[in-house]
Amino acid sequence: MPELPEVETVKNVLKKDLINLKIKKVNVYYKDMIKTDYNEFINNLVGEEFLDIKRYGKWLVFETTNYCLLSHLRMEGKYYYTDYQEPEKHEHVIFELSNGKVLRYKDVRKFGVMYLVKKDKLFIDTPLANLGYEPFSEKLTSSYLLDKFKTKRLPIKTVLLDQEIISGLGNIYDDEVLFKSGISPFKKANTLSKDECEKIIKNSKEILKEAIKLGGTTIRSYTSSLGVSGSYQDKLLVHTKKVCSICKSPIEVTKIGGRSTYYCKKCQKVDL
DNA sequence: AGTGCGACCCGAACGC
DNA sequence: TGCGTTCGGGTCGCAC
Repeated sequence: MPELPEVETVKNVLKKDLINLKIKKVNVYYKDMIKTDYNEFINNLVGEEFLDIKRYGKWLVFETTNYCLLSHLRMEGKYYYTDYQEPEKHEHVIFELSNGKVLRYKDVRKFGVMYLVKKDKLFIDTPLANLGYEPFSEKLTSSYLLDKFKTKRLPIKTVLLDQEIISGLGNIYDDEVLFKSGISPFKKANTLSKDECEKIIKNSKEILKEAIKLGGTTIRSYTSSLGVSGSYQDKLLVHTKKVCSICKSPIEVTKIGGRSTYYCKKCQKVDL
């Protein structure tokens, strides 16, 4: 389930392989995942060269000569860079490259999406247009968060998943950040203190940094995915856990905003 | 504007 | 054993 650290890892791995390669042909086997004009997608990339790969929040952006290819892996999207071969089951896009190899996109649940836009339109009318600050951005301050939170009466757990506030946190790291910050996931976002916002920022940075170092988290790996098998799952303190690592009480599992949420009743109280 | 929820998918896990 | 049902994960679109 790629969150920021997983996407960062994919980016770094692909970057080693793809830079300076040209696209010879684009094959799409599941049209619905292309969210911009289909014909432009398969035609306009031909002859383009991969110049750079970037990450914005959980979005992967391939920069080519004239275009930006935006790719969101959602939960199970994976890229494989291999010798030429026919598409396997669940592979929806295959880029044939100038060196005879292929870049293959596989996504069992078909949740991933791709956009193709002109380079200078990357932030105009695209999913990147309203992305919030990255946890690592120096612009992410407690006053920024307090300002964003003041109109939100939803649980902080839900609000931290809002990519327009902080970009990059998903369900797993959300739980980890709140646990480490000693904040109840149920606490209404507009009741958080400046101090609590500081903790969220500090712990987001720490947790994501460590997760990137370890190549991300692999929880339900149906298949091992090239370049995306991390080991941060061994560092998780609350998500998927049965017992609190601090006080040893049982970890609660519940649903908040439709998302499975792990927390410690004793260490994460609503009012401290 | 903020909130709530179904839709999108399909294999694994679960229940009987 | 074999069947049917539920679940999950991020984001969008829609209704209130």
